[in-house]
Amino acid sequence: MKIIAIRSVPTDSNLLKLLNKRKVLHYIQRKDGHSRSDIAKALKLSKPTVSNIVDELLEEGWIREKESERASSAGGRKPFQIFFNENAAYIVGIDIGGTLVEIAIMNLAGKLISKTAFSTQKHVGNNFIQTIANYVNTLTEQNGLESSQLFGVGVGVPGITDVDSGIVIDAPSLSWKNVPLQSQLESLLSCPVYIDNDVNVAALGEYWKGAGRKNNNMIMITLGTGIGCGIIINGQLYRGASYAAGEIGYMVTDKDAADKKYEQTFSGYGFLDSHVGGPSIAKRMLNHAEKREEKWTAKKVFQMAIDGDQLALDTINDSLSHLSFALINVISIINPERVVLGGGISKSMHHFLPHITSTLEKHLPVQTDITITTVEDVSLLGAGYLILKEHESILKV
Amino acid sequence: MKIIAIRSVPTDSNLLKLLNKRKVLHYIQRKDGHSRSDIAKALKLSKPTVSNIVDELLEEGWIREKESERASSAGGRKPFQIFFNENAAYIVGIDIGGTLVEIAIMNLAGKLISKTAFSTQKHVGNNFIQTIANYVNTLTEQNGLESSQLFGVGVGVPGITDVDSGIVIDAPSLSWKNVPLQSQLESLLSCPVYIDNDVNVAALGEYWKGAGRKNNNMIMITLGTGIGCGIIINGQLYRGASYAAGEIGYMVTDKDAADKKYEQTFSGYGFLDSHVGGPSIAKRMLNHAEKREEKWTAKKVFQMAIDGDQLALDTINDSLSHLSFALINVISIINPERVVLGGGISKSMHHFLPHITSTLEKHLPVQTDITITTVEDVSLLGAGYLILKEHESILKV
DNA sequence: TTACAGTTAGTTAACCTTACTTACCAATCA
DNA sequence: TGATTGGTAAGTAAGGTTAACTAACTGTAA
Repeated sequence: MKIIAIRSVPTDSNLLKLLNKRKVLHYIQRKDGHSRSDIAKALKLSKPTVSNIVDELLEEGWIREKESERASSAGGRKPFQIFFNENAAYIVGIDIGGTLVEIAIMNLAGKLISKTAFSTQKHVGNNFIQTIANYVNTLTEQNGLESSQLFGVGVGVPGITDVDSGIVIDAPSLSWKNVPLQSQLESLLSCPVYIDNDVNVAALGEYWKGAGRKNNNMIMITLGTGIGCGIIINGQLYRGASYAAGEIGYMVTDKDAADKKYEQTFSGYGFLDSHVGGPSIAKRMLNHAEKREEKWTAKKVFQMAIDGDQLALDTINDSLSHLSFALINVISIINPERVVLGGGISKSMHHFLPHITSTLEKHLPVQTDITITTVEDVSLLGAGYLILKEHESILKV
Repeated sequence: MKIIAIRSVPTDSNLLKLLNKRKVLHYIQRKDGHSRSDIAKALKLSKPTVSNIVDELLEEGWIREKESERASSAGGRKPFQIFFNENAAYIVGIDIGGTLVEIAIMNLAGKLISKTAFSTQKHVGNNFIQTIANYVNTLTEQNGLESSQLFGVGVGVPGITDVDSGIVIDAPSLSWKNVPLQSQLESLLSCPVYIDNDVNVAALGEYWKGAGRKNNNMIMITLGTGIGCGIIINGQLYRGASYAAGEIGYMVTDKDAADKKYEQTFSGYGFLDSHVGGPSIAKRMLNHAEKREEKWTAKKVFQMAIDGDQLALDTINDSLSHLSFALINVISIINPERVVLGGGISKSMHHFLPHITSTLEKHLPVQTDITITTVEDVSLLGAGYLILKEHESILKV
């Protein structure tokens, strides 16, 4: 009779190993092509320990090794160079937007492999989550990947999400209330799923691949229908006590206006939303009698302002003035190294950025870099990065 | 000949031990009077491991044990109850204020043992740091303590401090620029010294002993000459990229006023400072011709407003309106569980608090507790807590 | 060309620390 | 006396360390 050993509960004794293993793997990700010896020296681990861990990582496929061409000029054995295997697994990033659901597959280094999309409004309320899962599966197959090669799926959702339970608390544009998106997708896709607010996901993307790459304290402000703000503090997303951190749409930059005129009851829409949001810009143009007939968009107003139309310019300036003071307020509280502006309106903003920064300089003594996002697919990348940030694995960052 | 064993470099193998030891000690701090067995069960450690750690902690004096009176009603051996030794060491908290330097000795549980103070202006610029050290030494002796019993010294400084290097970058009220306070005090007192901004220290005090006790995401706003804000995120002080987080004196709550009238160049004084700071309240009363002759203080204006003076009431209301919108802005960004108001003016504020919270409710959908500090010596306690938070020791929280 | 010293990379062997499991003793209740 | 609970002792496993070793290469001098 064969006695099968019951593996003892993996308690803390494994912790040290995992920590060291993670440390080694992260070092390899950062410094490609170094030897076991280099790693031991840099991480202050003994050579046998590193060798042992490296062997395991090789076995598991996370890394590759290659004999070096040349030894050191001082003599000695040729080292084996060790490289991170960026294609050891693949990540799916999903960005649920108001108009499009975008889905992408990327490798572990965040290199986009393939992308697809479908119309949100056409499918919402009609097996929506199942549709997402189908698109993910199709995309996986089309790229010749097994579902076992998927490391995880990250989703950005336009609404308030309880990240810990994986439930979308409220997403008006999808008519979702308390939808257990994470668990539903997990059972359909049989791989780990993590979800977060779209703004947070965009901030992560910018932190991973964008201007905020090296800024452990950075902020991403998204300008669109409303205004939102993703906060990265000490290299981690900060979500607040009730997942409402960065809801700067509720900010007030004009006491008198807020005291007297503003009597809005909430529907996820605050004072600042109604002063710098895209629709508010369009609406204010409409209110001027002489332009009443036209169908305005924020983009059009921006373009007219750049072209010299005084009314458009006044409108934009007023709106950007509110934005500038909002930035002052955010920066004075958070003191980030960098603020990245993103979202639909941001592309129209380059022309006005100097004006904004000069207002900041007038009111703030601290130096902060303000830039406009340049990253393509920042939300998709950020959604993917969610997996590396949140999923408990050797790759966790 | 006695051979003294050179202890091998404490590498990672000790890490796990330290972690477990810390875990056990924290458990004992939280749950006084439990047995070794209880601890093992609660922390999911084996009984021998806990016994081993407890023995070491007893040896080192951090804990005490006492044989229990009675065993469990189900029978069994009487347990040894284990208690945290709150007097295993003592902490010194120092609050350098504009008028007074306060110094206190407290035990490890934050119970104040003794307190002293001296005039800031009388000693500043004249062996100031040496004077502080002298007062600390005198206080220690007067309480029959050896300097070896001092676990550490925490200092709250009214200015911008580089917490990591221990240098006070700029403290206008002390005329300090780039003063290496930490290293100087350390060499005078020969025990670990940690320094931080006065507002951060107050926030820590409130987090340790005040209303924010159980709020891992809380904010303390201090109202005085200026307005400041200490931020605790995930149970840790957040200081920002350049130690300027929470400098909400620079916030702008009135776009038009800031655009048109406000042309202040900085001297550590921003828009909000000049609208809710104590001196600004006094100054605005002065500007009204009919009251020009009086010598105003913010406290006096508050009292007159409560007593029904219309002019005072208008002044206070305007100022508190700015404060309310500042609170809205802070909360919308940080989404804390609780905001604690402190500082000189806060005591006069109870009467107006309902008005503030009603403004918040009007503009914010999230629920946040707003309270006024009730803790005596909150800054001294916070300064002491700095040691437990920052100093690398078994007690580190 | 060959021998060999010097250097570096990586492995093997012996040992230390720490925590776990199992087994046991101690003390108490009913 | 049996059941139950608190605590200790002995043995084992896991993971890390040092020291010594093998492997492989560079450069120089006979």
